[in-house]
Amino acid sequence: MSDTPSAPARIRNIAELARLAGVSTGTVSRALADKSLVNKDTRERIQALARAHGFRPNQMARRLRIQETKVIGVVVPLGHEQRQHLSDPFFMAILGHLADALTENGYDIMLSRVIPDADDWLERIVDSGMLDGVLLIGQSNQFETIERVAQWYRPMVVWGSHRPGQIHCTVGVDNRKGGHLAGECLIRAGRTRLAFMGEAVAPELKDRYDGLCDAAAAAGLPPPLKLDTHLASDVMAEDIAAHIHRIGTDVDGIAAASDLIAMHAVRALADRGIRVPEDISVTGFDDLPLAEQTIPRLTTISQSIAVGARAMVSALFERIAGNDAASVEMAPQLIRRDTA
Amino acid sequence: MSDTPSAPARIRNIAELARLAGVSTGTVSRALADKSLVNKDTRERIQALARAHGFRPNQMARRLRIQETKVIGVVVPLGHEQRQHLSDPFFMAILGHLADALTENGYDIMLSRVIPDADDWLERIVDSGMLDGVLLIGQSNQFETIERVAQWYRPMVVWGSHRPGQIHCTVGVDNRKGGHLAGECLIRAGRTRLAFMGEAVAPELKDRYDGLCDAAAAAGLPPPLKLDTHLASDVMAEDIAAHIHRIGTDVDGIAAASDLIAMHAVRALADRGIRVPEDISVTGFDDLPLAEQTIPRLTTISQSIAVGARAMVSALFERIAGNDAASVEMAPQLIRRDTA
DNA sequence: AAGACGTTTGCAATCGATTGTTGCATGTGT
DNA sequence: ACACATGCAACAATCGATTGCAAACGTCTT
Repeated sequence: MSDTPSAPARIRNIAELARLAGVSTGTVSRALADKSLVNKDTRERIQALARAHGFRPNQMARRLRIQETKVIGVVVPLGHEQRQHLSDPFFMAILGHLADALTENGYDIMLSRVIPDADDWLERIVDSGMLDGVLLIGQSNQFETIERVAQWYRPMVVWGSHRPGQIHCTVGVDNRKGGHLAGECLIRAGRTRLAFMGEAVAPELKDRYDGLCDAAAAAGLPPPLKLDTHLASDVMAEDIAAHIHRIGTDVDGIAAASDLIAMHAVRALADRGIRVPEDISVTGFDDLPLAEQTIPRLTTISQSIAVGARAMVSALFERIAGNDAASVEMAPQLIRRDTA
Repeated sequence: MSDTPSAPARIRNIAELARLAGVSTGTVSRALADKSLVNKDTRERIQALARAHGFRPNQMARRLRIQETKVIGVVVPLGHEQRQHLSDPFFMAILGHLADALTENGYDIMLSRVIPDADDWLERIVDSGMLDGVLLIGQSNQFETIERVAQWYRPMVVWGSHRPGQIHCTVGVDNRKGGHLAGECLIRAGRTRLAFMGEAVAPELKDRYDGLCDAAAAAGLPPPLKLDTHLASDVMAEDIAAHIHRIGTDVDGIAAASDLIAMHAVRALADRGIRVPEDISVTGFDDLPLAEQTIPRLTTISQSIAVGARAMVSALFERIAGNDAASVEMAPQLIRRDTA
């Protein structure tokens, strides 16, 4: 009687379990992996023993040996906007879908909110030896860094814009087309004094602005006004309120760079007694689930986030398997609701 | 000339770097850790070499040896609501703040969305050997499981309700009080036919309902109607629309279990031409940043998510350090805006 | 009875780092 | 010139698993 059977001593590693079972560690390892190499009886005996003691092999050690971590890094680079927050609804919506797709495939998720202060931030993540692959949500202003790393690090997929000739694999919508659609929608609504609300540092948003310009040009209108806005939700509200205050009725159509911005804009307009869409038309971008639940419901450009997330994950798996996966550019779609 | 200097061979471990530098692996390890035990010159020489080759030590191996992972698991148990999604704005808001607090302290985040099918889901996470601690967002219907694990696993903090005598450490608001506040607000607005919209399986939400009952009882009103609603955002909208359709004007005050539910309710009421707050009053719960940006702006019960997240993290660090940290119950606050 | 073969199990190397101990040169004091 | 302290780096054990290879055993064939 070596132990109180009612309160079994905690077992810390397979060696202890092996001693308890009177076999070698190798056998325990194989037994717990349910390999047919070990006798069915011993195998089940060891598994029962492990269960009885609540023993589970150390994953860190296993993964070190296996050289495969089953962990994917999901990284949000906040280059141009240090105060932007992970709680941004777009990040979160896409993160939710990524989480679904990854967990379904047996992968865990390591989340990093990175403020790229050191210029090797991405190398540090990619090189940590803890990740089988990396998903970047947004290119921010880190295009060069991403390209540099993509030259030698394959299992990485980025949500964002695809520039001709770029190395890194992106999934995203045709942002320029999206901006164009928004512009057309506003113009069809009879708007002529357009503005873009957002900021054009990240390639994605720049493309949206350019698309809006295309639409304006095609209709013979001057280039839309650019209303720069911080993306951090706390300052965003102030920025937008200030813009609305300043522009008054110089503008009659606002293409917002995101649904969140659009919602804030509608709110700020309401505060000043300006009606949407009667006085001013507003379009969003993203088609977050929320866009349909606001009052008035948001007219917006759909990014089909769920599809995009799946595309990112499957491209990543391709690349992990060693195959090349091309960038995916999805077609944006105008979702006409109440604001434009 | 053994190597092309322009394209240095990739170095995979400290042993290779050691050979390159003509020292032992121990010295390299200490040099990279910047320990004074190795001569300043050699130290800098090795560091320069590492930098030149873009070498970074394997974290998996390091952490295995150190027995400290600097990773915290953030887990959302979806016990009662399999289809609830990570993109739930409340999860995401709190996750954002947790991410801030944890990354500031040098910890990474491992995200798990768990559908507790196997009853040892929490043991599996806690025991993986990959985590220094665990934060649970919500108790779901897993109270017993959490208690069981908390008996032997210390570094765990849970967002949720505190029941007298419970072992696991929670941070949260006094949900019953919150429900009470919501009830009082509705009653002060002259509402007498109250309803609770949500579902009372998770302890947090049950408490909110009980608090609402308290307020009703104190005002001599019958117990509020219970309108069960799925928490998965896709079905939630339908559920709510159905409820609104069914109750018509039998109800004149709705206390929603969350801001998201409240927003959907306001939307569904608007669809049926019922005005908020003229015809029906609605209160939310959480005070998400969005609640202030809706039209009409949401009257809600504040959870001060940011403060709560900080409290969770600091309690967790206490427990990692081996100290006991007591549960925290914050006072909810009524935020009066436009819907009640 | 010897050899061939199949089934189980043990041994020991390995993944890539960290760190206590030991040993070898120096330098210092007398 | 000898004893002793000091600084620096090498050696080897360790973290906790996995896995190729070899050995032990029993069974079957000839």
